[in-house]
Amino acid sequence: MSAKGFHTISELAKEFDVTTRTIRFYEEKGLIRPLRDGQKRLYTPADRVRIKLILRGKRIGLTLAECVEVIDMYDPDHNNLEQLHSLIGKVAQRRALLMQQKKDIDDMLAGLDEVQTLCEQALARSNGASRNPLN
Amino acid sequence: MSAKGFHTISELAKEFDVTTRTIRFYEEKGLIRPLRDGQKRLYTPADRVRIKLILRGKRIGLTLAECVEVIDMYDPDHNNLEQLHSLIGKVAQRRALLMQQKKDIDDMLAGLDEVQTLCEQALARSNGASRNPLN
DNA sequence: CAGTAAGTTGACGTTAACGTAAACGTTAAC
DNA sequence: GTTAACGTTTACGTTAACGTCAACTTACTG
Repeated sequence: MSAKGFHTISELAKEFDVTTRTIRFYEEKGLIRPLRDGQKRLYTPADRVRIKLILRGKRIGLTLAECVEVIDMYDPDHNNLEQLHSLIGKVAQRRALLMQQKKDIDDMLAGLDEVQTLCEQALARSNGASRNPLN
Repeated sequence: MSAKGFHTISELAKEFDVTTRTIRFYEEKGLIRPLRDGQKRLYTPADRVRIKLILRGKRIGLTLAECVEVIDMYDPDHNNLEQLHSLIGKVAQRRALLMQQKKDIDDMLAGLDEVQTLCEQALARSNGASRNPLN
């Protein structure tokens, strides 16, 4: 980490295993707003966290727009009471989506268990056939 | 369901809330192979299940290619022992990915909990302020 | 038999999320 | 002083997953 707690773009790219192009692209889309030292971008720890959250969202299939939605929920910007109920509603919706995704994942994991069992049985049979002295 | 256990394309489109274009697209890409009655497509229950699996995969952010990968694991086509170990390996990899996704989801759910709590506290304060006789 | 509802095959359009390449500045090392 | 290593902007290319016509056939229905 460069002095004074800032990160360079390539540091973050390496840490998160993305290209610098990707990080600049997120900025183009307004997902992050790094400081500047002349031309060069300086990333604060907060920027770093935002990138982390973006990538986490992407891993479960969120679009960048959806990532922003979620990240914005953390943001103390929606603090006008008018939109506070709205935010609670969005949280509830997002929670429902996530629960559905968890169920989908659990279903797939169960499927994988079956597949693995079948594989192992098939292997056991073929091993047994070749090693079994009765053959 | 049309007689003899077949489904029409629009039945399935309605059931899964996708367009018929989507279903034909999946066929174009080789994800399903419905029978034909002349021109018209007839979908077996097995086709239906495949579509269901595709959409489940998509909900957790899999690409169509990845959906196929997963579905193919169920398929008793990889039964040659040569590829059986390979399949077991793939199952393990996919399992790892799914576990990571579950963790990501749990993290986000925890985040949502925080956000919701903050919202509710903010609401409670503002409600309290307007109802509190001490004001 | 005209209308309409559901099906078909092209074929081109669109959006998201970057990749890739060109052309250039700046700093540190040898 | 020049050669890397790292950074910058601008801009066009690409892939996936459909959307959106258009132009047509088939099947019932009043």
